[in-house]
Amino acid sequence: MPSDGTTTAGPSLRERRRGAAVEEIMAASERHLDAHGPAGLSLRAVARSLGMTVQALYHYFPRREDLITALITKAYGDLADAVEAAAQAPPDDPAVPGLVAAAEGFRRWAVTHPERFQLIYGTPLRDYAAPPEGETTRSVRRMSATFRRELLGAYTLAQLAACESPELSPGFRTHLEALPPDGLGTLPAPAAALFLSAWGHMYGLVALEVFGHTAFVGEHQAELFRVAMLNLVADTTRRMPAG
Amino acid sequence: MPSDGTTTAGPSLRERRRGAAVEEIMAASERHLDAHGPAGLSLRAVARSLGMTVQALYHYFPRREDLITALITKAYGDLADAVEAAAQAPPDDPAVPGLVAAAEGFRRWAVTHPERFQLIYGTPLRDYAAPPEGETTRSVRRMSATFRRELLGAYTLAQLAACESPELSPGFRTHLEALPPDGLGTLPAPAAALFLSAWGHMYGLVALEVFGHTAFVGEHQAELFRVAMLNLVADTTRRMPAG
DNA sequence: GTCTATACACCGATAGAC
DNA sequence: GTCTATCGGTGTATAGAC
Repeated sequence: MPSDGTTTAGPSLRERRRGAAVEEIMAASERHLDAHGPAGLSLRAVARSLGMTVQALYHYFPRREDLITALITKAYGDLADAVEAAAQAPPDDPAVPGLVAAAEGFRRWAVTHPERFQLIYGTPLRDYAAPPEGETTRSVRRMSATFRRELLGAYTLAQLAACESPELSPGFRTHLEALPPDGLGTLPAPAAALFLSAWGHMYGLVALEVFGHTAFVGEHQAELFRVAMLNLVADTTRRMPAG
Repeated sequence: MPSDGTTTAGPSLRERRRGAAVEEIMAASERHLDAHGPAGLSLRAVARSLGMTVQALYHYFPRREDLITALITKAYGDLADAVEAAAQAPPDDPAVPGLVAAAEGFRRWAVTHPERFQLIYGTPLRDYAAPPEGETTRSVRRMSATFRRELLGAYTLAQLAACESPELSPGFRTHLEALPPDGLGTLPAPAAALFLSAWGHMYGLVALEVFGHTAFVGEHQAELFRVAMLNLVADTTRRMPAG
């Protein structure tokens, strides 16, 4: 223990300098990511844009994978923030359901940061394995919880359990209900399946747009997305029994 | 015109040898693609696995992009074939709608050939621009036509035009109805929007699975997909007025 | 602890000899 | 048509200066 209180009061000077350097590297990396895509993320180029050599950068991120991990973690966090903010913001049109607002927050972040979206929701990086149970997982659950609240929060567990849906196999039911309780575990199985289907629906439309597969829709992508999400909410509502 | 009839009767010996070499290179490239992913597709490694040097390979595919184009074109064709075959095959369960069969053909091809699926439906390759109006476009339209037939083929144009859906803006309506007639152009605007939404729904579930974002579903991915597609068909049916 | 310097193996691509 | 040689790029590793 040092005699002065710096270590208990906060990070030391060296730690602060290091943190500042890490932030600077992250910012430059995101700039490089936005410009050249996930595959083109080059340590050398990032270092060059910061006026340092590769090895200086290697001191903060020993492997390329570590820098990617940091970028992925930040992207997941930013995306969850965007979705939460969109869900909580007062809607410009009160007729727009909360889920549509949250989904549009998701889409807006994706089309605004297409490269970062591709980094986390595009082709998985080949040699990269996400650290288990990290901050990333927490961000995913945070976003998932927002969507779940907006889509299913108005229904009772009894309603959710009785929602109209094809019969699930016993194995599938028990598997779904054995999922971690901070995730989908507390949902009745049919509602969990409905939720996963809705998640795939929303993700699919955004991914198609960001990946350029619906370019022929032109400037009406936002309207197509809103219509689809409105229908999704309506279809989900219709599948719930009266409370 | 040469005096012998070889050019009219078929490809010359040299052309056939060249074609055989191209096919051999393609096969080796697909093996390499399956093993190392789209990003890891290396001309040198392909050449090495064929016992030749890179430059010999460069003679058949002057740029890496040309080889990728060939692989993408083949993947789109194979996928369209798989979807068509699944839609035409006699269903094992007659209660399964044709759209579900076609969608399951799509999913089966994707999970069987995840790397090829990523090649065409994952993060777009950075420096790659698809040749406009090529065989790829034709394969996409072939697959799209199959899905459209299975999802909407049973309804009249009047039904499709009157399907239950939020009002579309006039600009969006005219844009949708001005699309090429061999694609979505002949569909009434609300039905086209519904179809695009359904396409995004199906694609999203498959992409999430192939990209590893629904790994927690475990061995029940196929069941989740089928339930979602059955619900999709039911919801679509419900949006159509009685004929 | 932080930086510079150098090296290795791989990649796509090009030029030119046979 | 296939080869050798070469260029500039990459991620990664080690040695050593301050």
